Parts: sequence; structure tokens; C-alpha cells
Amino acid sequence: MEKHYDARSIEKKWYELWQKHNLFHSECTDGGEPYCIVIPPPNVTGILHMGHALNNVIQDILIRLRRMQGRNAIWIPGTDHAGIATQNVVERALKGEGKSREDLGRAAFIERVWAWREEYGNTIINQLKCLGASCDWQRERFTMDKGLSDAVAEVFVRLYDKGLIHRGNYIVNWCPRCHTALSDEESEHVEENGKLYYLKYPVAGDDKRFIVVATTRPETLLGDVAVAVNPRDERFKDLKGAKIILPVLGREIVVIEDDFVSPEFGTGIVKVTPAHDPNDFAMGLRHNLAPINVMNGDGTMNEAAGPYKGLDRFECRKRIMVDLKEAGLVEKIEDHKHAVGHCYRCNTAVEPRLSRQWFVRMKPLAEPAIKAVKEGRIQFIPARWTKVYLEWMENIRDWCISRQIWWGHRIPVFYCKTCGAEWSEKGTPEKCKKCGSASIYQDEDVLDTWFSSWLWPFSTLGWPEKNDDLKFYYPTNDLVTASEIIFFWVARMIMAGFEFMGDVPFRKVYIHGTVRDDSGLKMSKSLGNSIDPLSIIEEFSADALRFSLIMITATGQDVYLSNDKFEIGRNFGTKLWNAARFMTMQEENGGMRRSANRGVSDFSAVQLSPDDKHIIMRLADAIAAVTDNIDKYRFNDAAHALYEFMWHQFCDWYVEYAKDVFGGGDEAAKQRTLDIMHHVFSTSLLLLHPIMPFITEELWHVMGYAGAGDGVENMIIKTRWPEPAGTAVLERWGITKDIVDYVDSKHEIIRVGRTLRSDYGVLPSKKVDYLIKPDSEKTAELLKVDSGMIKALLRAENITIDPKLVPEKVMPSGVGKLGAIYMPLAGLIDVESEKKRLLDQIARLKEDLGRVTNKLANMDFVNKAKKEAVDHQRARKEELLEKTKKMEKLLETLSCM
RNA sequence: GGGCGAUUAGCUCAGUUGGUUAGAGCGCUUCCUUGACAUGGAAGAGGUCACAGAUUCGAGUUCUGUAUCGCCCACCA
Repeated sequence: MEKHYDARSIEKKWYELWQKHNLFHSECTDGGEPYCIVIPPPNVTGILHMGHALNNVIQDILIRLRRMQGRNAIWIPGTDHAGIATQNVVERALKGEGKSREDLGRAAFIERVWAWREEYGNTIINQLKCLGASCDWQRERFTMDKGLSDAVAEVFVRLYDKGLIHRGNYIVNWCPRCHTALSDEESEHVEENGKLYYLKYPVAGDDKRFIVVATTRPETLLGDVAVAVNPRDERFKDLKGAKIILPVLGREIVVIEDDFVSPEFGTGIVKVTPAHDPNDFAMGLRHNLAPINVMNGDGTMNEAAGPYKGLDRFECRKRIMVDLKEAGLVEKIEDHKHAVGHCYRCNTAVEPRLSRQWFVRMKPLAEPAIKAVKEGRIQFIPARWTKVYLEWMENIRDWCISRQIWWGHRIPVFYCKTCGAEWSEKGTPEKCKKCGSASIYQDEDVLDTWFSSWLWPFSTLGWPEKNDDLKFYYPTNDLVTASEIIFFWVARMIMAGFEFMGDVPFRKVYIHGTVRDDSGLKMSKSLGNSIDPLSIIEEFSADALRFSLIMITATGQDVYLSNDKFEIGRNFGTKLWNAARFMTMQEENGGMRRSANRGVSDFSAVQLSPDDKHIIMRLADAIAAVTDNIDKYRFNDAAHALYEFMWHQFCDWYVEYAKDVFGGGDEAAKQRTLDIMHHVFSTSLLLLHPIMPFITEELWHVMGYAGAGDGVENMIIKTRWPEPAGTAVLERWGITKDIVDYVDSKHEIIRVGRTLRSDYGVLPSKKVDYLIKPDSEKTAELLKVDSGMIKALLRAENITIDPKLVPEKVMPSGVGKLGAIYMPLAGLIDVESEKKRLLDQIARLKEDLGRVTNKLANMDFVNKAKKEAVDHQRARKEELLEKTKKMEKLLETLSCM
């Protein structure tokens, strides 16, 4: 076996082999309960960041575990077309050539986007493969694929015909840079330090009188059609029916009364701009005022802005303030903090803008989705997200689904120029549905990307066609995602699931934390604080990345990352490699041969040593812990259990014990120990495989557990997940709690002995003698059998085990549950300092003993506490008393000298 | 403005239904090139569990309030 563990080449090798043998693919007919996860489709423009890495590692753990458990498990991968983001990328490239999309025209532009996708669209998919993601790549989907596009059209037509999709003029979030409407979720509110401008509007017919309005966006005054006051506001009673002169433009506007206006804010008078503010729009409707739109789609001012026509909105704001100041119409300007929407794709400040858009009525869709979560048919993990979901769903607003871009699913609505008919239909009709005229045209807009993503759990399985996959795998099982897309995606998938499949899309939603840098900021490319998973993989390996990430991520908690965290996984990998190397060396150089591929696994006929029993019991615990914790989405606990078991149980104790056995002459013991090592190690590799797939697969073969050759059937990825040995089995093997406790206590006495050595500064290279005085003959016998390994682990020259031992000189001593241990050091020990050492320890014991005694003296505790708690305290008191007594005895012997 | 999360060792964090002596990794101290592994081993030091109350025989854990930090949601100009 190679001394050096070359992780990266191992990882590349195995991924290729797994793919070559099609091991991630599962047909829906080959038996086993279904288990299905769909990937949260990353943007086709995306590059892998730590958030993706965490997300996909978790899913990979789940899918690998279920696969090993014999489930018919599939993980459907894919990407979404990311309408706005992708269009932006391609437009940027065009700009480099001095062209715009209009220069190309719609058809040529879309062709160009497809070409871009051919070339770059696989980036993130390939990166997922580096991570080890065992997706069923044969099922890879793209939201613009034929099948998924068909699903989108089908859904649109159905909702349209049902009256759940409508078109209308409303104020929407408009991104002036991307030149399109956005949904509410796509507008991210960012707190900004803005200004509140107090502007004076002259009252018509009275040159001395002004009213003062407050606004954060002075440029919108150009679109004002009224000013409003609260009808109950006494201050402005006399303004009723008055006319106001709009500054700059000189237009006469009216004063209206509306309950919306709160007398406390600003001046109690509001300018009304229906085309540029949602509240004003509503007021405009109530008071029958025609909106005046003063802005173009790109954020520049239009004709209605008069002298400001052509200016950018922010430039216009500056200029209009200069002009107003000159005219003496600015009362004051205050600092004002407020949240401004920003485009989630390009971060430009969103402009509320009146425009004609398509909307989905969400209320009816939300009802069954709310019910399902309330009834627990869909569960959020951690549960707190349930509330977040329900609150949003219960206050859901209509979804603006039309986008004024070209890359995406074009809205399947057609209009007849002849008769004016409007209808929705799949495919490309040639004639008007109503009058048969050929003079028809399709809506220019495309759909929100999420309008295809929300169908993902069933569209990827082939819907609207009915097929076996869909029947078998729907509803899917787990959805693993980050909290950021609960509204965008999770909630909408649930609604679509009910509307189109009549059932939940998945049963559990596991929301993992956000990956942040070590100062707590969300990792993002624009902040420049992201750790690139690929460079971590190059530096540490994918297994190291996976293990480390999982180890430090508590269920649903945010993760704070820095480069050094990945050493955990790397070091663990190295440790495993070397443990394996120790075992192969016994066979390569030591001339030993194990009994079977993976060692024996039935110990009924084997005479086990206490240490054998101990490790087998701990292995059973580890199997149970790993399985249980993954079932509960407690991945960090699963990783931790494995780390603790393999490193601190197997390597620290069992391997050290084995060294002693292998050094001895008992051939049967050697054989048994080697077999048990292989049994334990191979089982551990299985347990670790979901988290560290590569090193486990490599060791599986290197260690010969796969049998001859590297046949597909023998890969670890196809091997069955281990079951923990039950109590009955353990009993049959003679593995009892007593004997396991004995081994723990034996370890304790070794530690006490080592502490003596360390306390007295006896170098490890110096061989010393130890004397052990067990409490009983029975313990003495057990210890005598184990004296070889005890001697080795203490690095002792000699050990004497004698229950009747009476030390005749001053020597360092300590006690454990099994008895006392002495380290004779000729002439080095001063009675007084040794006394002091023992007294200190006794004092500490007595402190504990005092606490326990008090507790047991408290009748409230004894009467009210659970029986186990009381028993436990009693046992502990016993133990402390015992230990104190032993310590005191040591002290006594010392005093006699 | 509403909601949520966090506050435990020098650092980053675990601690699931209240009940042993509050744990891990990193860092730190001392020692060790012992034939699996220095990406390692052995032994240590280090914590009034943010603060104040309440419930309880018993609180890191439950409740209330306070403080600090962070996140999400929100049409008051």
C-alpha cells in the first residue's frame, strides 16, 4: 500500500469509474422503496460557491445512505435558465462587440444565448462532479428543455383558462437596468441613508400661501396629480376644494382627502403620484385620477417630464432640487433612513413603475399549501421555518410573472389583430381561435424563471406526460435547500404540487444554514470574501472539504468558515489512510492472513478478549449513532460520532492493543485480532462512505474488501449499509456491559499511570516499573491476562499486579475504579510533596462528595426526582466514597514510612 | 415597525425531551523523530454557560425582561 495518500488522483479516478459504470442511475423498476431528491437547480450562469457545496454534500450524504440501504434512490440534477442573469451575461458579451440585442433581433439573440449555454452552461455541473455529487446525470434537466418548456406552457394555459392568470396595469418593481418588471421577491430591500425633502407647493389664487409636502423622490413630483390630506385633519379643512400649482411645470392639481394619509408623518400632506408609487396608485383609483408616467423604462425622464426630458432619474432629482431652491420652494431637507428595493440580479435601485403585466392569483393556490404544512404532511426542519412559511403564505400577494426580456419561456398568449380576441394555447397557432384570421401575434414577454422552477419536482419526472417514473417517485422525499429561497421556490413548489399533481411535492424540507466568512458576512463574489470550494478541493481534497463542512455545520445553523477549518477533514483522511496502512503491513510484512475478505463478522465461535468485545460494542454504538443522526438531519453529530469512534476508539486504543498482540506469540490471538480489525475497519468505511465517498471507495479496494478485481458489484457505493448488532447478538458473543466497563476502567488506570509519569517528568523513553494493586482477585486475574498490553501502553519495563501488594517505600501513586497504581522511582520522591499531591486530589474528591451528599440529604430531591436520577447520585456517591477511601489509604501508607 | 436566530474555554462552535464532574476542533504549555500516522502521540492549563428575575428538589437547557450582534420580512410619503 502506498505510503502517500494522493487524494486528488484517487478522487478523479473513482468519480470517472462510478460514472462509467452508471452507478448513480436507477431505473424505477428495480425494486426497493422509492427515495427521490431533486436538486435545487443552480443558475446556468452560476459557479460553485460554499453554499452550493454544503447544499450538495448534504444531499449526496442522504442519497448515498438511502442507496446503500437498498432504497431505489434517485437524485435529479439540473440547472435553471436564469432568464435575467443569463441575458445580462450574453448582452455584456455583445456589448464587447459593440452590439446590442436589438441589433441582432429576437431570434438571433436567443440563438446566441443557446450557444453561450453550450459553451459555458456546464461549469457548475462539472464542479458538482468534483465534489463527488452522485446525481443521476442521465436525468439531468434544464428549465428550457423541450419537456420542461412543455410543462410550463401546459401550466400557463391551465391557469389562464381557470382564470388564475390575469393581465393588468399595476405598479410593479421595475429594474431600469435590466429593463424589466420584477416580482416582489426579486426586489431586495436595502436600508439606505436618504433624504426627506420638504417642498413648498403654491396654493392657486394666493401667491403668499404654500402647502408643504415631504417626499424622498422629488423627481416624481413631475407626475403629481393631486395632494392629499387626512379628512379628519383639522389643520387643512380650508384647503378643501382648493387648487394647488405644481412647481416647475405650473400644472394645476387638486386637493383630495384620503384616510391613507397619516397626519403625524412629515407635514400631514402627501403628494399623489399614481404612476410611481403603489399607495398613490391606489389613491388615484379611489379618486379617479389619471396617472401621469414621467419615466422611460431605462430610468430616464420622458416627455411628460417637460424640461427634464432625457435626464437620468437621479440626475433629474439633483436638477429639480436646484431649480426648486432657486424658486424658493424648498423648506428643508432632512436625513431620512428608509428601505429601497434593489434588483436581485444587478443591484440597481428598483423603480416602482406603472406598467401592464401578467399576474398569477395566488390566494386560491395557497390554501391547500397552507393546509398541508399545518397538518404536518410537509415538515420543515428545523421547525421554526414553518412559521416563516405560513406567515408569508397567509399574506400572499399576486405574483408578477411577466418579464420584458427575451431569454425565457415566451408567454403562450395570442392576440388576433382582426377580432381582438386573446387566448392562451400550447404550441404555435396559425389562426385566431375565434374568427380564424391568420393575422395573429404572440405576447412579447417571457415568464419569470421561477415559473419553470416551481414545477421542478414533477416536470423533471416527465409531467405532463404520465409515466412510471412520475407514478413511482412522486411525491419526492427530501428537499434540501437554504432559507433564502423559501418564498421564491419552496412555497411555490408546494402550491404547484397541489394544483397540478394533487399532492405534496416532497415530505420534508431541510433548511440548512447560510455559509458566512469568519467575520459573519454572507459569502459572496461581490464582497470578495468567498472561499472557492474548488481551490479547497485542490488544496485539501473533496473528501476533506465534505467532512469538514459537515463536521462544523450544526443542524440549520449558519456556518462561519475560514481556510484552516478544512484541516479537520484532511487530517482525518490521513489518519484513516495510515490506520489502513498499519493493517496491510501486518499482512505484507508480518506474514499474516485474515480469515475472510472483511474479517469474520460472526463472533459466536470466537474466544474474544475484553478489548475485542469493547471495540465491537463501540462499533455497534457507532452504527446506530450514524444512522440515527442522519435520519434526524444531524449530520454534524453523525460525522462527530465517526470521528470519535475511528480516531479515539479504534486508532488510539484498539490499534495500540493490537500492536501488543501482534508482537506476541499467540497465533490464534493474532488471527482473531486481525480479523476483528478488518471487520471494524471495513464496517467503518461503509459508515463513512456517504460523507467521504472517495477515500472509502479507495480503501475498500486497497484493503481487498471488494474482493478480486474492481467489479462494479463490489464497489462500496453498491454495498449494503450495516445494521448494528442487537443486544441478543452481543450477548451471544459474550459482550456484556460489565466487560465493556472493565475495559474502560483498564484504560483509566493506564491514563492514571501515564499521568504519574508526566507529573514526575519521567521521559517516555525511560522504562519504569509499575505496580498495580487491584481491588479484587477477580480484577487481578483480568488484568493479568491484559498485562502485556498494559505494559506496552504504559511503556513499562515491568508491571506487577498484586491485590495484596504493600508498598514498602515512598512512590507516586494514583487510583482508578479498578484499584491503585504505583510508579516506584528510586530516591526521587520526597514524602512531603507526594503527600501534598495526594491531599490535593483528596480535597477535590471531597468537594464533589460534599455536593452529592448534600443532594442526597435533600428530601425534596430524593422524593421528587426521577428514580434514575436519585439512583445515579447514590451510585456516584458510592464511587466517590470508594475512590476517596483508596486515596486516603495511599496517604496512610505514605505516612507510615 | 414586525418576526427569527445567536450570546458557553483565547478562537470557531456542539450540548435533542431540565438530572453524572459542561464537551469537541483549533490555539496554548510540557514532553516525545516509540516501524501506521509529526496532517502524529502522551500529559496538562483554560469556563461565575451575556445580564436580571421567575418556575423547579434541581436550569447552559423552560418562562419573562434587558443588553449586544446578525438575519429575514414590511407600500407610510
